[in-house]
Amino acid sequence: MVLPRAARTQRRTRIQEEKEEQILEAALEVFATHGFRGSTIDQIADVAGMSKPNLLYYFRTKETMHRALIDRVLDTWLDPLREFDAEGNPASEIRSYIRRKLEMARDFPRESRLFANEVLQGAPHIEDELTGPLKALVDEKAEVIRSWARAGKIAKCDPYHLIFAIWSTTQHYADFDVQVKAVLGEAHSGEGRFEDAARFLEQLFIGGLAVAQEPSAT
Amino acid sequence: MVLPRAARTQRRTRIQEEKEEQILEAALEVFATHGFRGSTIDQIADVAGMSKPNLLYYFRTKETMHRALIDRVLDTWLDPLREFDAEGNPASEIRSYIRRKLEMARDFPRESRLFANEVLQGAPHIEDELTGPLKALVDEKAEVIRSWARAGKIAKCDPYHLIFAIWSTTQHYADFDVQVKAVLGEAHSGEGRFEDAARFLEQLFIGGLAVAQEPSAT
DNA sequence: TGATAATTTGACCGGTTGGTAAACATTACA
DNA sequence: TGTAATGTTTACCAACCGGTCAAATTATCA
Repeated sequence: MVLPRAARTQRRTRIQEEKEEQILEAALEVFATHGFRGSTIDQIADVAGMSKPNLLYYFRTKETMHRALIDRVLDTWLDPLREFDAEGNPASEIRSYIRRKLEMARDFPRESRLFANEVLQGAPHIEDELTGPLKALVDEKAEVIRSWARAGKIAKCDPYHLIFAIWSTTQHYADFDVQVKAVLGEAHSGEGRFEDAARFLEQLFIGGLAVAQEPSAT
Repeated sequence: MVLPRAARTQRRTRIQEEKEEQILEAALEVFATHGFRGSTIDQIADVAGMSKPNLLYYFRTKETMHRALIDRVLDTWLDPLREFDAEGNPASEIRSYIRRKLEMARDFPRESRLFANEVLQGAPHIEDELTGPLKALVDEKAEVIRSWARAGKIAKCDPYHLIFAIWSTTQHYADFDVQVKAVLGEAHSGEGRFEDAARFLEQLFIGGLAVAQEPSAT
């Protein structure tokens, strides 16, 4: 009997496990560099090292494949923000959030570009994720930041724009990698790049959020 | 005689002027939202309000059209950085650079997305512009920033990463507009959004670059 | 081992894509 | 006004795209 391909009615096969993994890996590679519309199934199949009909046996449509990829990657992608701890020391929480985001930009640039492509092109496939889980998480953390500001632990500032600033500056190194490389040239573009970026961003955010020196003595 | 279409051997006609304008406007709209590969000539022709063969009479290929668009837009896009003045007051130069970039993100989001799409997908069509004119301009301005730091007018910092940070934070509001809107919700997403962003970024960069308080008195 | 289910493949299909050819329409200008 | 150059359209093409189908192959396990 020809069951609906890769049907979840039965337990998943070892082969299913492996092939779906291969496909999603290839899909990440391709979708991240060409966006959804710019990517072709043939291309993904090629990278995955299998024939197009074979790939379509596991994911019936391009959309299905894209969705599966998004679902798998989104959680990981939000982890750094989730770790943001209300109980911690504000300065060091912000510092390590920047670190984590920068590490993700360095170690998982494809994931970053996957989302960047999506959002840039109007987020036609992930709108629900943005207004749902993402917004909820950001709202929660924004409240934490606001409370720190109220307690005088960091400067008063708009928490949402702070989060946007951390996102944009860190993800820049993944999304705009070729530009960064082109501008820095061979000189600064080696290993030290991320270290330099980390140092600068730390200086920027910690300095920018330091509570203004009050005239009163310490 | 059927000259090579829109040949530049003769002076350009009024009609050529108008139609090419129409086409580039439409091309900007389409390329900015779907990237090069994701855009179709039919779509652009449709937005431009003309038939596909008619469009192809003015630009023989999709590549030609894209290149013409890039050439036209790049100069404008770099203007804010060009205005960056070595003779001015550092803090207010940085402040107004941020302003200008933010205004461009607000007023010309399509131009921003056009480049974002290109760079994100590996800059296959604009590599020369990045390593050429862009790098040259950035190198020049980086030197200015470095000299300010040496003179003790702003904190010592990596000028390249500073420029990247200004680019990314400001362009974020154009490129990731849907995400910003999704997260901010209806509440903060009206007119005031850019004002809030400007205020925050000013605070961040001016604070972050303030020369550290030396133990010596003022 | 054999039967049954799971997987893979090649051939194919209708629609879209970038682009062309040639006829037709319009403009500019002597 | 006539005619040559410019501009526009219809019909078309080959390649590509997302996806199907049925046949062939391979894995599973009683």
